[in-house]
Amino acid sequence: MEHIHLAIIEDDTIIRESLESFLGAHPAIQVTITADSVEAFFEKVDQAVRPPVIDVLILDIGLPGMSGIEGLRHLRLKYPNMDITMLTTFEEDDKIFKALCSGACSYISKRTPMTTIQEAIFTIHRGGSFMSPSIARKVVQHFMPKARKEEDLLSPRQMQIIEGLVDGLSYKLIGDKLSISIDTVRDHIKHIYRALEVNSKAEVIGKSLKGEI
Amino acid sequence: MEHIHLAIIEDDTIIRESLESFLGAHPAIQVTITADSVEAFFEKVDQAVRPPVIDVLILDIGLPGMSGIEGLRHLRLKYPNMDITMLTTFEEDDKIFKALCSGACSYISKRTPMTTIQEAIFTIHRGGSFMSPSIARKVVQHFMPKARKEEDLLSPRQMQIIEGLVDGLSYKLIGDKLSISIDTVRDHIKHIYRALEVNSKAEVIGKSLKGEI
DNA sequence: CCATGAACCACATCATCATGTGGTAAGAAG
DNA sequence: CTTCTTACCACATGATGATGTGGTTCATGG
Repeated sequence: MEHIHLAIIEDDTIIRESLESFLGAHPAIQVTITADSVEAFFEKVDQAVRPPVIDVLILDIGLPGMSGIEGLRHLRLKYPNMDITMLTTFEEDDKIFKALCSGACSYISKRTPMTTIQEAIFTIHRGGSFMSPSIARKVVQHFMPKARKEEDLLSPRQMQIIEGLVDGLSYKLIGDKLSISIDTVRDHIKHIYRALEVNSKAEVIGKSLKGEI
Repeated sequence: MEHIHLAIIEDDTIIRESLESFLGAHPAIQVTITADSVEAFFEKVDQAVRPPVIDVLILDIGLPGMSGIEGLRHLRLKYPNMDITMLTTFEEDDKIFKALCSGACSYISKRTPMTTIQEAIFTIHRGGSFMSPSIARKVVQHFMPKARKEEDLLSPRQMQIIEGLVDGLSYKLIGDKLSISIDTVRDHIKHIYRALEVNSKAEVIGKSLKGEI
């Protein structure tokens, strides 16, 4: 069986060493590098005779110096194929989403038992993704309809007009596309604004792209 | 310990009965209703003397008649507080996202072992969310940067201007907010348009909301 | 049969936007 | 010291957008 090459960046010495000893004890896992900050990680990597192989990286989110989220971008530049999982105490929405948007593939709470973290490493290496349940819940909530009162508020024709707006078309182009006069387009947009209680193209585009229509 | 009231909608009799007998065998789980289609589910519910309590619903995605995704909306109208988990053989991107957008809180592959499904029920009831690893991976990939060529193309100041545009502010309001002249706002926007190769507010808002900036 | 609402069109007016030209000041990089 | 870049500001012009008023046609449902 192939070894999984694991790296750990975590500033808390106790946690870092626990992870290293527990996970490294598994015959299929080899901890190739550990560091207490992103800066220290790059230093070690750059000083190495040949850069260490890394399949999976465990990255703390609250690090001294460069934060985990900030570090994500730099790490991904150097190791584009590495699977990165965040390890965190806090479950703040914005941090979760910033991390995911910056390329983290998993997000594990620090309250997770070691054996589960170990399973997560294997899951990730298999091309999956492990999310702590409470975090997964926050993620799926971002897909859910927020306050979908504007459900069937708009006619099909109005939806077509909105499509045009979202595509960045001018009133004139929308008119051409739907073979109607520019004044009719204006008319529809007036009604759309009333229905959605907005008063600018920007707001309509925003609502549409956020799935609120 | 409180019972978890479970409902199952699944057309495959073998799978439905396996789920019912295995999950129902757990002392903390009570299967209150099962059906082989969304229509049949509503029929049973409506004919009942008093509507059954349901905490968690396992919903197949490929059903005869009304599909699971279609059924989601109706089910959520009748039971807004019920946690719904999809159960599926297929892992097609669009179905996953449609289900999540329609209000599913979890997504379980049919290849998942019964014991794991059982754990998932408890996780979900605790307010968490269970995603099969391969499905979770697809979900996080939707957050990831696609083809982020416009990476650091824009200065911090330009990003602030874009924030204003996305919020639907006029040039004047953006100027007020950042304490600069409206002409300076215009100037920034000119440069932003060149950098992003667009020529309208709408396109900038679109790119920004799609995470392409 | 009439009210209602969707979709269609026109004309008008003021605000905002897109774009150009031209200029100042400060800091970074050569 | 010069060149670039970023950020700042002004003036000008034509295009586009926001909003109002007024009107027609057609289908739907009390």
